[in-house]
Amino acid sequence: MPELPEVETVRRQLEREVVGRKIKTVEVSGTRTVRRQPKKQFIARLTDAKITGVRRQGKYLALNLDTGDIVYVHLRMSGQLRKAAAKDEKAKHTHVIVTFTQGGQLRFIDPRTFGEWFVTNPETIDEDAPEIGALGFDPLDEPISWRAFAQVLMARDTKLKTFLMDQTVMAGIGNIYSDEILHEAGLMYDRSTRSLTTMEIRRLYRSVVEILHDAVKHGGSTLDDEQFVDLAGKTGDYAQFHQVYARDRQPCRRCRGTVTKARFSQRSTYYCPDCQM
DNA sequence: CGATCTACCTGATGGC
DNA sequence: TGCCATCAGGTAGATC
Repeated sequence: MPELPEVETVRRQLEREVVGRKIKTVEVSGTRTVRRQPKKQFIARLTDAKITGVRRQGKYLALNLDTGDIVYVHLRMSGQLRKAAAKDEKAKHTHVIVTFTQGGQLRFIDPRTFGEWFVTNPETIDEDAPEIGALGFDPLDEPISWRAFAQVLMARDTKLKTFLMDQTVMAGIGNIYSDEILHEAGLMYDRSTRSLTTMEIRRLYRSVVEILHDAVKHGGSTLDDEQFVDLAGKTGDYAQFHQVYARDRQPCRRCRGTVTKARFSQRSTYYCPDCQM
């Protein structure tokens, strides 16, 4: 479900809610959420540790512990983090419950069970989770110059949407925001990276930064299925500003065209055939 | 190196 | 009503 703006929205709230708190107990249900290490080990490394910071790397959340360990959380398609009280009823598909010594809980709800939690540390992370080290730059936290972006782009020979969604190039963009960014930039999803002019590259990068920034400002995108909610269960506002995503057969908000839905790499892709070239 | 497909899951939706 | 197919924000791994 969530892409960079949704994960960043949750990160900012976690910073306020869980930093400085000490973990009293951890409950993990099922075998899917904690799957790259024994559940017992995972629980032991979290128990009694204090959370000292919350970072985001692309779509991953990283909770720093005072033990030197780092807890990584990836929401994948349907994961939700929610703040709760011990007495609150347990929602269906609740797979992790972290209870703090001062009271209060952090819960992980994930119907499709693609989401994942694991604990590692800086010494073993490359072995435990090589995909973290392989992540590309973060367009929100570590924006690069458009010239550096042009270098990165020209080093690849692929289609624009594939390029934007490649987490090893730039981390955090998924299916929704790649479509919105390409529309903002006026570029077709299947254009080759090699075909772009200097002007188009600048425009693409400006759109990446602008769209992600705006989406964060509005608390991310909650679609009609209401799957994305923040720590407090609140929806994000950004979907109302979507120009193309899930707007097929509706008029383009920029030109006289009609938003069209296509299939690209087995994913839905939305674009305006009149203002994207 | 890049493209394409499969698999991992549950749930919502639409057609018949 | 029910049954079946299709689709959903992501990513890793196999194969060509």
